[in-house]
Amino acid sequence: MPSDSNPGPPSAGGCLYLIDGSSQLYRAFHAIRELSGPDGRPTNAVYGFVNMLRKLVADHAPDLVAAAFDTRGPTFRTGLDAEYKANRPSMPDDLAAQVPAVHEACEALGVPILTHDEYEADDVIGTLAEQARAGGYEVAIVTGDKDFYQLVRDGIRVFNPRDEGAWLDADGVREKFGVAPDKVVDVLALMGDAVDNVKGVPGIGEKGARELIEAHGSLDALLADPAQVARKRYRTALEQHADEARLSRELVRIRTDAPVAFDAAAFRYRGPDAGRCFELFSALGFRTLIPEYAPTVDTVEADYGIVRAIAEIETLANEARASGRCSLHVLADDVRPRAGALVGVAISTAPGRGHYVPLGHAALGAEANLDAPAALAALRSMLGDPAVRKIGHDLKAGVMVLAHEDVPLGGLDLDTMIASYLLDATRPPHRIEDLALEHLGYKAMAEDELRGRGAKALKFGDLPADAVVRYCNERSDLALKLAAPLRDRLADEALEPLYQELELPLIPVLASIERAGVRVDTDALGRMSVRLEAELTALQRDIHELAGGEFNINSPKQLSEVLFEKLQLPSSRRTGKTRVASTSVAVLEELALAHDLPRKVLDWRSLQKLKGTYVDALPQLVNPETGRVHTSFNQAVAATGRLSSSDPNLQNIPIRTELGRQIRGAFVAPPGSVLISADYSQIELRVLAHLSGDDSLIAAFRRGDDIHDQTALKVFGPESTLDPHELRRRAKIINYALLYGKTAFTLARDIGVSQPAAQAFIDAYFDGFPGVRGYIDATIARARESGSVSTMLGRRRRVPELSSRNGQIRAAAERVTVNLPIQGSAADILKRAMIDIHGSLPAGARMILTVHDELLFEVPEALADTVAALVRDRMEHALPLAVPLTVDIGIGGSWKQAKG
DNA sequence: CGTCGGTCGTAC
DNA sequence: GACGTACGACCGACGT
Repeated sequence: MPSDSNPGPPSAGGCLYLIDGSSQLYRAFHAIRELSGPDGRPTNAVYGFVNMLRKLVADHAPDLVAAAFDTRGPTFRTGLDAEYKANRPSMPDDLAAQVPAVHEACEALGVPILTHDEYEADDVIGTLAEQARAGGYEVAIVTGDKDFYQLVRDGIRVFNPRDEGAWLDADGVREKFGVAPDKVVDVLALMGDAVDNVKGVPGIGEKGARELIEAHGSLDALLADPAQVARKRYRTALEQHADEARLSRELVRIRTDAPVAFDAAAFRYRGPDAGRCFELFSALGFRTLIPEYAPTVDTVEADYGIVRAIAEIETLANEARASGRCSLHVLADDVRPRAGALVGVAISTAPGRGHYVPLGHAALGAEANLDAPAALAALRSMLGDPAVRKIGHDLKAGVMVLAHEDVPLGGLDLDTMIASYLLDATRPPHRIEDLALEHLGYKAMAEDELRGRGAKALKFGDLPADAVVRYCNERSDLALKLAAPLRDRLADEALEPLYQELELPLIPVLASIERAGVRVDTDALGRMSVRLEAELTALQRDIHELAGGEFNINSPKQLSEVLFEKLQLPSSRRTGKTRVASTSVAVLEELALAHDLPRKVLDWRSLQKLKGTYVDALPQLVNPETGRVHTSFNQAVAATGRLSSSDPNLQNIPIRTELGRQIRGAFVAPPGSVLISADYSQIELRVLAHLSGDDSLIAAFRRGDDIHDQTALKVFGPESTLDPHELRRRAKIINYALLYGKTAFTLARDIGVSQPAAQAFIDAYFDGFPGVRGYIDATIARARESGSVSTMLGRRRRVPELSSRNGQIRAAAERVTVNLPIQGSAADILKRAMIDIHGSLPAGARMILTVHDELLFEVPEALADTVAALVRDRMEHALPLAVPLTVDIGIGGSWKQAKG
């Protein structure tokens, strides 16, 4: 909203917004990072332009609106001066490719577009602005271009969408540009415009031009009597270049007599054409915008109801049995493992239908909760029946909530969340409402819509029942409706085996792990917390003393002030986005050589991190019912096919420092049981050996050589005089550097050698393992060709950025491409092993964690050796590779001991 | 007062 | 600018 100090948007009578389309197009193109649509074409300019338009019409509610665009080719100005715009680089290909879509978007959003073959957009705008003003309209010219200042007068203002509130009337132009609107042309004529190749008067720039016009009134006055100019340089320039000045003035003057006619009816803003927007934005992949324009399907057709009696459940279950399949949505107020809080279950036995079984509502109006034990008993055999195939979105969540009620869910068939993940892993979250929109053109009720967001979110059980019934039935129904198209697409893309044989059977395994949980010794963590608190207090005191005052050590901003301003230590790097002086480990390590404070900050940070993230956090996450920590595994997040863990994340429990290992010591087995840790040894390097087929790498693994020693030999030669341990350490870094596409720059920093030396190591590595070089090149080439890259089991990731013209984006895509088959195939292997082991574990033994290349089991002591042998066998033979897979196994009372 | 982007740090 | 994949704590700017 405009403040008192500016004139604000025109509001009297009708207001006309004339958008300078061409300048806004360029701005959008440069302001938005490279984006690409589903088909790989660039979309950033369209996206930026669309957002600008949407904001404009939303904020200003124009009565009339239009956007003018330049066309290619000569205009009348080229007739005045053949050199006009001659130097201008032609529009970048990536932008030119987007122009048709921008025009289409403009019209779809209800903004008519204007072009003219002989006049530029400026002239079209100028002419229409004058005509509209004469017709009594208030005119706003939407542009970032100062050339338009010349058009400003009563009833015509300039508005720059970049700085909201910047409405310029004549006073505004005077303030901003230094002269009144009617003198703008004269100033521009003097200063010229390098981009458009308007010569102006050489030697006179923006400042000089403004001063001259201010002092002498006008260009004509100056040219009529140049002798009056005091500064000799300007005087002679004016004398010699009077004709250029006059020509420039004609070039920069925006015409108000172009052959166009203002047509109020045609410009009347009637809002967007939702269908056109939906189609266009879907094609462009503008996911955040699509929902707003999605067609809403007539919901009267849906047959959604609430189940009122146990007898109806029997009928429902029989229908499901008869059709051999059903979809379901299990509604719970807390989806965390072991939380319970079942609110209701919706079941769909045919598309368009939904039957909601209410179980845990606080108030249900005229209806009543069904007796939960009786209702669940009635559902039990059907839900557990493997012959009734179950369809749902995030089936694991349903499995978990039902398992808490002691109801098994059998016959898992199609999980629409996982199917969506396999089809395109790079774009979580895989929400059912997004899938409904994409595949069914249906706008579903979102969870946020129903419950509110964040802290204000209400519990399902406390909401009005009819809304919840509708929401839950809809989710169940949508899963059923989505099953067919998703199944088809999985089959089309050859992802069916990966789904059926890996991801689907993994669901119950993950549910089982989550339900099992891990025992945590909260007393031990409590003692650590007290100890750490004391150490932190002492460190904080030292740090504040060294800094000569108190400050928040956790604040990078305050810390950098202390280090680089107060103590005047040299700042070496800045952070990426905000350009703040970096206080990262690398920087502090370096500063630690010169001052005591940085070292103490490092220690403080490390302690603070471990205490805050693990020592103090873990006990709070212990489930009071089980006395254990139950993490959630997400099967549809990581783009490589890995699992992720959250609430708490048990996949980043420290191990490198002694303190970190102590935290692992707090993960314990109950009395009478032990923990068994089973780690794949160098699984990613073995996968690399297999995929690349490199002879020396394969031979080394087959001989059982230490692979890092072998790499050291290849890279540093047999005669290196360095300590063998140091050689191995460096070789290890080099080995892993390869997997992540590390550059010589970072490798040099990590192993403490010069950049050329690091490059020499990389070259030596590829000379020593030529198959690896060939594999990497071939993988990138193939991925560029096909647009995607895959793992051993056919998991695919799209990498359209491999064709980016931006070198940095392309290089990043290449690293992703190299990494995916390695990290992803390792994930495939571990998942395979988990499924195999889960089916064979003896009673009493349970799998309790998975950490990318490690599995953790809790096993009665008597079974330890049996289970260890079983686990080793299944892990080592999960998938056949060209090299052996080896597993390190440890057994102990705690995770720390088992890894020892 | 809550949300969100940025930075940092832990794991494999 | 420079190492792939995650999750999460904390700060501080910003908006309600």
